[in-house]
Amino acid sequence: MSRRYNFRESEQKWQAAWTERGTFTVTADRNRPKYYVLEMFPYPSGRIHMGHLRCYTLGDVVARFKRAQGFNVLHPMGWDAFGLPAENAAMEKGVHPASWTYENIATMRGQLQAMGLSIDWSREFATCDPSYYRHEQSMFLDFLEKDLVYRQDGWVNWDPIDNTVLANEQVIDGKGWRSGAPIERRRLSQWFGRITAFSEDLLSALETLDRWPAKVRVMQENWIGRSEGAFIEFAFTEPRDTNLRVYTTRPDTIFGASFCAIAADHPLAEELAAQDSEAAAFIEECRQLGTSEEAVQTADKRGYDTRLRVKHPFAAGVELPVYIANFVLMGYGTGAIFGCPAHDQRDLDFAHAYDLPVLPVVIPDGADPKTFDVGTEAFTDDGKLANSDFLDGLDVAAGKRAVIERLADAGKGEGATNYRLRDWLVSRQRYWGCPIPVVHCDDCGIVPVPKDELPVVLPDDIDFESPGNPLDRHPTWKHVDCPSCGKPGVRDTDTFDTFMDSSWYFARFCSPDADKPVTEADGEYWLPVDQYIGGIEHAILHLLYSRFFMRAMRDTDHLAIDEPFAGLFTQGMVNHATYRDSKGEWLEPQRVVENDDGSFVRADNGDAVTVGRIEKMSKSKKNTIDPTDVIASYGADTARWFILSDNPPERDMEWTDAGVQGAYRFMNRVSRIVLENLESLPEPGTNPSDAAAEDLRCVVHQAIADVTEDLERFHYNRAVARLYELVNTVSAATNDGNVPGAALREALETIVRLIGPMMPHLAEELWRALGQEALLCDTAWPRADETLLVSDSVTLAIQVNGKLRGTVDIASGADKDTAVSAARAVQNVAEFIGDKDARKVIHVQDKLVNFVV
RNA sequence: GCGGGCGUGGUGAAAUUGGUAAACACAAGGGACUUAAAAUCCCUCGGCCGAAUGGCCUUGCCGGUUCAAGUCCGGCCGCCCGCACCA
Repeated sequence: MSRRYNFRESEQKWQAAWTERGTFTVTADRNRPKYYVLEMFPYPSGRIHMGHLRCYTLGDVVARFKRAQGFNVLHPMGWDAFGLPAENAAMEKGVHPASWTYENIATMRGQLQAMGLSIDWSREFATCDPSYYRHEQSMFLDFLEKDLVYRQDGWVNWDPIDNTVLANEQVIDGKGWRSGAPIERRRLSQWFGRITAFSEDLLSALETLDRWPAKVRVMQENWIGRSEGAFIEFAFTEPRDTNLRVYTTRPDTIFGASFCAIAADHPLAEELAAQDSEAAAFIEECRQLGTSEEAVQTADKRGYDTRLRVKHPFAAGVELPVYIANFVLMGYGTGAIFGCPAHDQRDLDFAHAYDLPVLPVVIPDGADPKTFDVGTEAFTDDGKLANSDFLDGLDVAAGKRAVIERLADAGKGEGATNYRLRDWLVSRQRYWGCPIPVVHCDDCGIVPVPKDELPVVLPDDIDFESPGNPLDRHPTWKHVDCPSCGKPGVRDTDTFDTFMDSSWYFARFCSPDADKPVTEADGEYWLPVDQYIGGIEHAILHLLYSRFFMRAMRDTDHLAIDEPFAGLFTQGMVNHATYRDSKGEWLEPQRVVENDDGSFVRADNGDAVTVGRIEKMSKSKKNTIDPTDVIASYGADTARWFILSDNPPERDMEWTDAGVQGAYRFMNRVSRIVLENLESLPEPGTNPSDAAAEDLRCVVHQAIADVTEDLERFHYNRAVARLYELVNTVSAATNDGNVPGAALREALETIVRLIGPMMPHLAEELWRALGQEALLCDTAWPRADETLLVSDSVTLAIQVNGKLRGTVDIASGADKDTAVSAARAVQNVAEFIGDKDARKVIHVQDKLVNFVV
């Protein structure tokens, strides 16, 4: 007589038990191996969503599994708490960003705790706590001293909706990554992180990150964008202060040069614009064009002839026109190029538009240098150099080397490695962020706030009535005396990009209460993070910034660690079907019902509903399911099990009600199979060895081996399948009866222990029901008995000419002769072979026999 | 354009180094139990042929290597993701 498993009661009970005992509270212990599991911490937007549920479930499986394996597991949680939504809420609802944020944190903390995560909550913090950001300010000052951050005037990305500058990484297809507004170019003085100081290191160290997805490594590699080439100095025909410095990856084509071009934002272009209204108009036109994909693809190559001329570095008497061109970018190389139309498609298009010479200097093998004509398609392959003076006859690679040598000798340039990566713009014109701890003084310039005066705390009394930065118009906050000379100065009223906050939080978790960012002892014990888990959307931004920050911390003597995340797992999104009514309005899934004929209608009025694509859950499409509702109706274990069972965790999954119900049925089934058999079990610890139970025991131990490997390799959907199989097998065995009690106990205990990381509450409940006194959480992971993993017999596949014709069970390890004669004896096989002689017999030990006739 | 990934039943998916394709689950259909429902249990479930042991076909398409190909190679087709006037 068994009661239905009461998940509500059980989940609360065990969560309370773990909290009460401090089960997941950890301290550094040099005598034990550590394992640091971290999921990307959430932004406290209001409520948790399915993406959170998936991410934290995955991380919790890792944490609990590693814990059972004997590791000292650090599994903390915190809040990425600064950011624009808090300010928007302040403007829309009149609540203070701080109270909005902390209220959301309280709500979301409760939701996460209902999931039964094995978190050490004693380490929790929010990045908007002054006790956190004071250390960020302190490290910023350290970086400033080492020239790892700097302030510079220049063209930056301006988001006109969010009223702030953005880093290059936050401009997607010419638009602000959050607001979607077309980005404008503005000339401003801003703070930058000198990430380019580590370009080569960040690139080459990617090779060491062998537990990162290849895709993420490739994305970072492309973003860093290393290229080999040369800088070349072109002297102007009329004397000027500076030469025209260009970057090229094809110095070998220098004799094919027919023009130079500079970007509209190039300092020379700006200088010209001051005297030449036509130039100014063209520059303005270029800026209007924008940088969206569409604009770039459809735009013609256009230029403005500055009437300036430069001298060819090698060909005496050859002069090249200098254009301002719309296809040259200030953000790459030097913002200036030389154009060689024959061997670059853009240069060729430009040459055709402006009637410039096209001189081929790389000739394909077999072509005649005198007659070779590129037509409308630039020739970019390797070939032999021609029409190129001292380069004639060389191939491209040798040509590059020769030109670079000559340039250097003549003082007209040098070989160079160039990176696409730009420095990280870290200041934002926003209130809800970490204040930048410097004072601007007319006499002393930029003066750091003395460390003993940190933190520079945000003022609470702010007004969001008008647009712009509330810190800037605060009546008193920014007015302070210069820490250096004592005269009136002004605080920097910008705050940090919130990616600064998230670039080192993983280190702070190691010593959350220390009076420095992180202590050496804690940092060096726990770091790097052994397994980091999060969405692929941070492949560049957060993951690259954190790698930079770790290096900057190393160079300012905070920690002797380079890479923050030794292992990275990127989980897929949670999708759901979308629905629209007859007017095209989106409908929540709860408002839609399916008819028997498979059509969908509105639940309230029966109107027809169109089923749309299965898409990422989003508020705008109304296809979200609240995890808390699922936990309330079916339990956290059900939600966790479903999210693990559906498909591989790196892939996108579809959330379905049917899937949830399947998981719920399984949870109850496991409960039943244990509780209904309790009476026939001997005491815990009884020796399960019993010849009569050998088959069952083999299955049980094979399951231990398989599930262990699957959990190790993030194959959670397979681990789930293995457990279904095990439960099916044990269930069939108990129905047949005659299972020795000790072996049955072993089987049931194994099921409970293996589901522990995935359905921790149920497992804890059943473990206790099985008469165990310790918590399952404190119980070691089961070990497979090797002797039970090798079975006595195997099923051999028998093929004739490579086609399966039968199978035969024989003793494992049987030799070829035995296997072949057993195979021949199978009737169907014998018929296919007939009276022919096998030309060849392939035997694969314990796998198959193939007769080739 | 460049780079990366993927393509297997009605669906999500399994398939160590090439070695019995479709494990496991969902959905569907049938049955048992029940006054009924829920819950639970049992059976069927890639296609075609066959009463059946079984046979033929089947992993996007075409070709190749091999005793043997979902897996390796070449060429197509389709989808997804990232970057993109990068000199």
